[in-house]
Amino acid sequence: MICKLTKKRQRILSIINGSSVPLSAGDVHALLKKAVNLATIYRGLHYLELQHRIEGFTILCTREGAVRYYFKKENPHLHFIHCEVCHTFSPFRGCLREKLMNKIASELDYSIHSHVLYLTGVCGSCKRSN
Amino acid sequence: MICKLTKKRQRILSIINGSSVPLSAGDVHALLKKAVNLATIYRGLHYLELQHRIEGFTILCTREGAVRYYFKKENPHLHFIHCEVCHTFSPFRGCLREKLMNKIASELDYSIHSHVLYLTGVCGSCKRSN
DNA sequence: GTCAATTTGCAAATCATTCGCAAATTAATA
DNA sequence: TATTAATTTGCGAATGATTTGCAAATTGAC
Repeated sequence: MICKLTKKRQRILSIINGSSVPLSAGDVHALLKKAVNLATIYRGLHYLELQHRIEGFTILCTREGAVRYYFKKENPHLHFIHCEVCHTFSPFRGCLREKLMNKIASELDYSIHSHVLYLTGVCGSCKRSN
Repeated sequence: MICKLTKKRQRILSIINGSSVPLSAGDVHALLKKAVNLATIYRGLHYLELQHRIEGFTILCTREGAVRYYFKKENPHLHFIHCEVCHTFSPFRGCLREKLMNKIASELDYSIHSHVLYLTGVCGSCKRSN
């Protein structure tokens, strides 16, 4: 009975892997045209994150409130900056994992499982159209 | 009519500034012995964050769910690592603001307002008591 | 003190997320 | 390919942190 990466979970994974920006459970639901139940999407995203097939972070934004977003796993690690005006995400390169690892190793007796980093600000076009 | 930093908000600020770890609205409420209404604490924390007197991040943890935590503003900037087993936070030094600024400046046309960074892992004593 | 503006307490509402359970699907086996 | 036990799914209801509406209390300016 090892039937874990089911068809529906594969569809969810494809959606995440096909997106250049982080997606919420509701986003995935909409992109799948509601062919998959929302609760199933939540469970699928949990499963995929637990399997380390996707990554996620929870952000509080003025328009959406507190929502968890998921994005594809890449190497080097992706991070995002969120525009406070138009509420879009842009990826940026430059993962700091190694520096963080060194910091922690020298300062604290922890084993690191994940690091969450995102920025907020105002994107170029919102700056200009202000 | 500029009566913004009221006594209750000052009490909230004192609680945050007096803590070495991030606190949720509920934590502040408990520490104030429920002398201040929970809704007032939520509003106070919003106000203080908007005034850049405190900082915050929203984290999803297996025990508490998605909760927003607030912590004191320091220079250099504080960040935290969260133990997935005992659910405590530990501060660590080594803010990456400057490196991030340089990254963004060279890659994207954004102005950065804030950066959220936290780590998750397992702390030393939980590693050993496993 | 008076007054207009702001803040607070209370209870109800909100909303992303989770959960219970029966039906459907899956994978292993005969 | 039928059987079966385990897992997953859909649906609706529940959860729980956070927000909101409104009347009462507090604030700062005069």
